[in-house]
Amino acid sequence: MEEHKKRILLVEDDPNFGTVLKDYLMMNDYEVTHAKNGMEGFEKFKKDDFDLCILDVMMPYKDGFTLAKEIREKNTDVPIVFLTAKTMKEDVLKGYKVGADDYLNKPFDSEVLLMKIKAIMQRKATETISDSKQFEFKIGGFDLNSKLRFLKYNGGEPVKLSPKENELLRLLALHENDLMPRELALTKIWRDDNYFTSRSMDVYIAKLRKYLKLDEKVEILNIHGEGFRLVVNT
Amino acid sequence: MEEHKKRILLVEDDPNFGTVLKDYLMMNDYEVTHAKNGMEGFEKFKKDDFDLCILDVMMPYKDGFTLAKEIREKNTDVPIVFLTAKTMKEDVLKGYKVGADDYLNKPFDSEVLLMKIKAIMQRKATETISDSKQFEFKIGGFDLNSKLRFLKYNGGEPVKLSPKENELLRLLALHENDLMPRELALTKIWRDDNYFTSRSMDVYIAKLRKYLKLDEKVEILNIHGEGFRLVVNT
DNA sequence: CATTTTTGTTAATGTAAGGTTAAAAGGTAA
DNA sequence: TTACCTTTTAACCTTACATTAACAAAAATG
Repeated sequence: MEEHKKRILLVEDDPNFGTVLKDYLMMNDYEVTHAKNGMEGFEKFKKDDFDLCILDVMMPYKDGFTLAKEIREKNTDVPIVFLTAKTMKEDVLKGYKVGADDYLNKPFDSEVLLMKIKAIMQRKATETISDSKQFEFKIGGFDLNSKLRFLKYNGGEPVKLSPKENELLRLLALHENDLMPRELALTKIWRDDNYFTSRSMDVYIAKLRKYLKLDEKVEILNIHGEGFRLVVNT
Repeated sequence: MEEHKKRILLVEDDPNFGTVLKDYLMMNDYEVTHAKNGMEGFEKFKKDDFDLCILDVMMPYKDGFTLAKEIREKNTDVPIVFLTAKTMKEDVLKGYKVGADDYLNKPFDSEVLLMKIKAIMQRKATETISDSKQFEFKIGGFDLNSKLRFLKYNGGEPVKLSPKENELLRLLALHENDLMPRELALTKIWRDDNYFTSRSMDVYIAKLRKYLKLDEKVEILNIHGEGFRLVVNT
């Protein structure tokens, strides 16, 4: 049934604890890559695709949060779980801000960890499978390559898109002809839903509309109070 | 900005703690329904749509897990967060088995709770509900798409509907040829039943009638003192 | 049949959301 | 540092929406 074993990136500087945890996870049928610090963790992250990252918060050179931020820049979807020595409110809050999926206090029960991992994987499984892999879109006369961040009209010169322009257009394309809820874009792209991020998004919608003017069949419609709709008229 | 405040069902038997928590959540712009025990909790759950359930584990008559199971039978999607007095491994495992989304140990920091709630809501926001065709209605010669909020007559140009127009027409369509009690619409759509909301509803009925004039087989009839009836004559 | 209650309809009003442009603020690399 | 690119914030304007008021008509009441 499963394509491959789930891959976990474990970044933990304590060699004893790290090894024990790695072995335990491997016994439970996960493929584990163990990095001993934040730098190494990021290197390994870039080299491979992981289904989950488990990051120790307290590490020399580069702490878990900084690493998480770097990871988030590369990948907005991969679940991140933090390990922390004790419940520190600041840590927890900071973690959620960076986009943590869960939190574990050391020492923790290994069975609990497994349950949490399972729960998180399940959650992710339901979040539209194709979602992360898709990066080439046809939008009327346009070709969007969201990996290289460019938009081409009828094979002409590609226009370079900024990261935000790109992600927003990609989300719209993913929901072509359908509603792309405002909230969805804000939480997916901006990781926050407030007045200012919302206005910022409107600014980007305006930019995208300008790009898309080349093809009058393509338009971004607003559904008041709900979100936007990228439609391609035939 | 938001169509409506996020609704939380809080089931907590300790009156002091429950009230404080409710007030705190309400201060943070959530709409909170407080049930004092599992039975009441389930009743209220059935009556309304909630965006999140916060359940105390230890309760007389019906504990949080049992309640969670019942809720899951009705609704597989709504996020559930458990409150428990202390970290008990069995509880945590049991909770995740029942499909908990998160776990909180009492006493907990209220800011942490807020962050968790936010995180959970965000997660849910991304799980595009899209699938079901529950949004499309045929009303005589009309097609109502209540997700994209438009009404089309015989495949012509779609007319945009406002949120209230849309919800009202959808409710009528749901009860096609049958009585749609006034009170029902008011509590479902306006979440309040008084003179003014009632008049407001009449205004919307008038608007809908104007749209529906295109097909003389379709009409909205009033049943004096009772409600309205959307009929499609053959 | 006079009176009250409910409903039909249109218009006016106030507020919130969205469109657009420009300036400010952040960030990064030369 | 400058220069450049991206993102956010601000400002101003337009449109969309919901509510309320006002008055007319219909239905119920007694």
